[in-house]
Amino acid sequence: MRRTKTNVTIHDVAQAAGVSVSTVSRVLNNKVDVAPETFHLVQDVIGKLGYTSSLAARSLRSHRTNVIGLVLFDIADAFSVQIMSGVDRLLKELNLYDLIVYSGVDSKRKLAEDRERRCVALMDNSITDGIIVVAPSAATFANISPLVIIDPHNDTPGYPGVISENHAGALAATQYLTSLGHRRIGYIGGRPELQSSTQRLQGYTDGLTQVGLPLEPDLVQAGDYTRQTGYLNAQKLLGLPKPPTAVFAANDASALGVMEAAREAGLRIPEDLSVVGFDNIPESAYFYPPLTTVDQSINQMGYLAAQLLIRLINEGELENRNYTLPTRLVVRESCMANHNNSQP
Amino acid sequence: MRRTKTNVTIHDVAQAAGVSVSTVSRVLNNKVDVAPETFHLVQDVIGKLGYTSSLAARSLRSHRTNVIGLVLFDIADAFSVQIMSGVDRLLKELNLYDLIVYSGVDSKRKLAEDRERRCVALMDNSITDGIIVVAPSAATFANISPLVIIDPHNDTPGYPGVISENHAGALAATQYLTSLGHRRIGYIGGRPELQSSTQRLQGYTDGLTQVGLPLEPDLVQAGDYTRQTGYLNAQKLLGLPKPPTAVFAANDASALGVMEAAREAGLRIPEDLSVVGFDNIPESAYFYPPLTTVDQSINQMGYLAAQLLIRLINEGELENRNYTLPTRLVVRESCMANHNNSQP
DNA sequence: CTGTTAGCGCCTTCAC
DNA sequence: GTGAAGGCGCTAACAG
Repeated sequence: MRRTKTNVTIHDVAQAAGVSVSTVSRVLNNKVDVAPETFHLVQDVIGKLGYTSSLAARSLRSHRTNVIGLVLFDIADAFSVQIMSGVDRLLKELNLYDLIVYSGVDSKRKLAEDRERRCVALMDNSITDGIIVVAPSAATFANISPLVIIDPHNDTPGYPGVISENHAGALAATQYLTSLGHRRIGYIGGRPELQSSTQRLQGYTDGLTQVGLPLEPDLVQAGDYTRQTGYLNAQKLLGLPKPPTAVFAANDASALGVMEAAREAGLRIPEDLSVVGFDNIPESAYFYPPLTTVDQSINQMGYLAAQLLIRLINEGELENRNYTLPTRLVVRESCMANHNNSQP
Repeated sequence: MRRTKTNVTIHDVAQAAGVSVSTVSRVLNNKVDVAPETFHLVQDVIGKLGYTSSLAARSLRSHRTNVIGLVLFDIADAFSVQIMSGVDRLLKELNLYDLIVYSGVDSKRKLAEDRERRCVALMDNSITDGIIVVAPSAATFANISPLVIIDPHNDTPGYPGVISENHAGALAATQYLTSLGHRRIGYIGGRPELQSSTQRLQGYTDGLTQVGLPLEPDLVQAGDYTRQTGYLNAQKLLGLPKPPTAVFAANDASALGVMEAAREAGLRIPEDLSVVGFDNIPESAYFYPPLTTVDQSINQMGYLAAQLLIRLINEGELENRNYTLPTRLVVRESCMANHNNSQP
């Protein structure tokens, strides 16, 4: 890159202030043992020259940057956004760390894994004191610095993680639907490699079992937590010879896809089809109709993960277990009692 | 930070492969002039040791990181998300740069400015080859590396920028409302320091003038592009002795706030109040009712800004002007002809 | 084709 | 209280 003006370095500051480089460094780091007048003099010069120390150099030397990294599967996803915002919230409270977000979305599983690993490698032991990875496609990372995972991979045992009461939430949603009299309840899954997805499916299954309903393979569609896939698989569900009267989607984005597919098929929600989501992303309250969903405090997950990470950074040790956050059913207007169906 | 395992460096790789450090470096950077066998040997060792080069060190030395930075006013905002996604899209196409996002949201203007400047300083000339700043509170930055601005500050002449046809869009929206017979049209503004905000207000004013309507100060409320403020100021508008029959909000988030305030006041949309937004964020199609709004291809703004930035990085020069993207009215279901009002 | 040398900007001993 | 010297991990000449 062509670079016309050269950056002002600690050296320039030292020269301009007539002191040594190390003195400037001391001032920068608020060390004691600097004469008050020297301190102010240096600060003045720093201000005048508009000097800011180089993250790269600082990091290289001291291995401490006060920056934490966040790796997301898709930066444009509402879930990710809430996580970010929660992490950001803690960091603002602490007012000590800066946040760098790294995006690695890719439709192809394998590419997403590679990208995630690259992100982690790029930050790890370099510009970042620790990393939070959200809903990773990859099970393991070649990391050295502290790492916390939100919504962990099924096969990731080695890191502290933050996860929701997915089973309880999915169970509650399914119970709600059966209590409304629904007997054919479709399910649209999430990314199968994630614990959240596995647990939600189990909650759905158990909810069915509780009222003596069998698990019908036709009614269970795969998914990947995207609206797109929710839409496509809802079409399959609605095209069944005996379509469901309700659909439980593994997250709100999928649920939105379900609603679209239903509307296109000429079905009214909730009169003709009940829909439940999972996540309670802020938008879900503004869907039409407002979506009944399972709330997991996504923002809080980010907040908690950041807390864990910072403990990990400062104390160097932390139990490698999943920290769990509660979920709760939020009833809005996308479900209705089922009348036009068989009572077995 | 306590660090138990020490990181594997280029040195370790060299030693393990029985070559010199510079040879490893050549392999890393795909230089020519490396014997194929040496090349493979080194690559093997790299793989075996799980080595990845340190961004910090690389950056310090070569001033070239292949990372570009994005500074957002609020990372959790739908507009920001679309920008990110657009930037991300170009970078994926190029498959050469990585993206780092930096968030600096703060409700207080002054703090936001400081934070933005800190973000820029942190990345500038250090871990980043160039920076994109979105809707800055600050007018200027102490930057050295290439910088592009999306939705520039009113007083920012010194950088290339990306902006929409805000005036044309706002004019079209206002004309649409007047063509529906509305004569009392409320307006809720955006962040006043931004060009976008200034231009939209002008479009609104001109739209009124075209049909001989005066600008009524009561009908023009300040704003800041947030739902919250949209909500609050819509309440003021609706509480007027002679409330408006339509509200044009400077962005979709504000428009959502307007809808909430209207609903709370017992007004139906569009029967009792027409609402128009600006942005066409994806969610706006799912609002209830679906929002009529002015589309600016936000995603494309990010894409274009990234293109500009990369040209700037590689060619070192670029005209410091605003690159403009078109806008277009998207009619959905939040507006209706005005009957119950005076025909002057 | 490969090794040696010299820093990038900063922080940290260690002297004074 | 302050300066000098060394090195963090890497790349870019320059020799061979």
